[in-house]
Amino acid sequence: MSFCDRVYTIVAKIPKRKVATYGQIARLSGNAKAARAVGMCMRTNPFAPQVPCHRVVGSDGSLVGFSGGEGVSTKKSMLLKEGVRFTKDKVDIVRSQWNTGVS
DNA sequence: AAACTGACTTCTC
DNA sequence: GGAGAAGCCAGTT
Repeated sequence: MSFCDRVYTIVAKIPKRKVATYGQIARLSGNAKAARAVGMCMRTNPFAPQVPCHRVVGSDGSLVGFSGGEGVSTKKSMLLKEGVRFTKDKVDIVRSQWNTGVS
C-alpha cells in the first residue's frame, strides 16, 4: 500500500459532475503538501478507467496535467460530458468542486 | 543510496 | 492581474 494507492482510491471516489484539486486529494491522502506526488501518481495511473484522473484539476480549477489525447482539451471535453460546468478554460470550481463531506 | 524530475501550491514582485 | 521563485512529496534513473 503506497501513497499513490490512497490517491487512486480517493480519486475513484470523486462523484460524477464534480472535480477535485490536487491539493485537496493530497490533503485527503494524508499529505497536504503532496500535491505534486499526487500528479505523478496520476501520470502512473495503473487504474486508468477506474481512476478518473480527468476529474482532478488545479487548485483554481485550471486544467493542468493530463498527457492523453489532446491534453487539457480532451480533459475539458470529458469533464463537459460529465456535466461539469466550465468557465472559459477552467472548471467552475465554485460550483463543481468535490465536496468531501466536510461542511 | 543519491540525485533529478514532475499532471502542484503559494508567496512575493 | 501577470510573471517569477521557493517549498514539499513520491517516483524514476
